[in-house]
Amino acid sequence: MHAFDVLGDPVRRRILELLAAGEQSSGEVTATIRAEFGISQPAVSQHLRVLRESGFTTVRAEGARRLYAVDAAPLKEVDAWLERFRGFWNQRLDALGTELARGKRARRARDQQTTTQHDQTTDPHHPTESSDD
Amino acid sequence: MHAFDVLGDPVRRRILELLAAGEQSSGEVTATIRAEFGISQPAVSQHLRVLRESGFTTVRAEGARRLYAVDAAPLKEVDAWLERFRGFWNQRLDALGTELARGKRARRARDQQTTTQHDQTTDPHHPTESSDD
DNA sequence: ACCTCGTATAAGAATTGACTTATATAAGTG
DNA sequence: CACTTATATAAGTCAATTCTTATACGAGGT
Repeated sequence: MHAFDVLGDPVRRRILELLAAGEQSSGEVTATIRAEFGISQPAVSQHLRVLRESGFTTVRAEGARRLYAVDAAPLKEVDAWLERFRGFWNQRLDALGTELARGKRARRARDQQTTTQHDQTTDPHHPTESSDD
Repeated sequence: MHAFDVLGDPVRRRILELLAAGEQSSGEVTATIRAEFGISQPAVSQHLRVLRESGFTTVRAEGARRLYAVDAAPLKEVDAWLERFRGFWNQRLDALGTELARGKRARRARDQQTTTQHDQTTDPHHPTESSDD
């Protein structure tokens, strides 16, 4: 299972959030998740399994308890993928001046000739940057 | 659909990678994705719809063409979620945890060969997503 | 040994998601 | 207008995911 698939589930994201605060036993995690999501113990256990098998957590035994902790490796991978997009929001807010003043005029001119389109049920027409005056 | 669910699909991740290089028409994206994943035009169009409706892209019309571009907002959101885990790899681990966690990881890596380091997001091949259990 | 607690697994039902083919609609071209 | 190109939507199928209940199993206590 790919890292992003693992993070696609809200229960698993929440479990990771809980573990981010520090190591916790399966039982402790289960209690919180049950309260918050209303799902069964096996359901939580299955999510813990996914997290464990995909490398998001480490586990150690303490008697009958299983203590889970975050293993950052896959998260790091996710972060690395995001890396290439980081410029998109650092630029928007910061280096906006340069990029904007230069290339946007021409672009906006093209934008404006946008005519009425296909029947777009979900309004895909969302101006990228409308306020550059 | 939550941002992480959107990114859970390898085709959508690939589309975003393509758009990261700059605005592209639906047709251009479709050609590349069809070549790399072997799926139909409607399939790609449906992925574009998901990206559009969940805010990952903007679209503008140029004649009959639809030009897609990355909208970083949801990616930023994802990045913000990751924020709380950043300490796990930027800083030193807990004095207590380091040795232990390292040992566990090594053991687990031997026992089950997990291919967590692979970035299959850019893998230009068929969507055989789950090679892991 | 027996019982209970903590946790995991098994098996199956319900849901969701991603594809397919067929078709619709707007725009461009003769 | 008729035809083609670019893209989107509809409807249905199939597979993967996520639950559920029932059960297994190791660890500790009595």
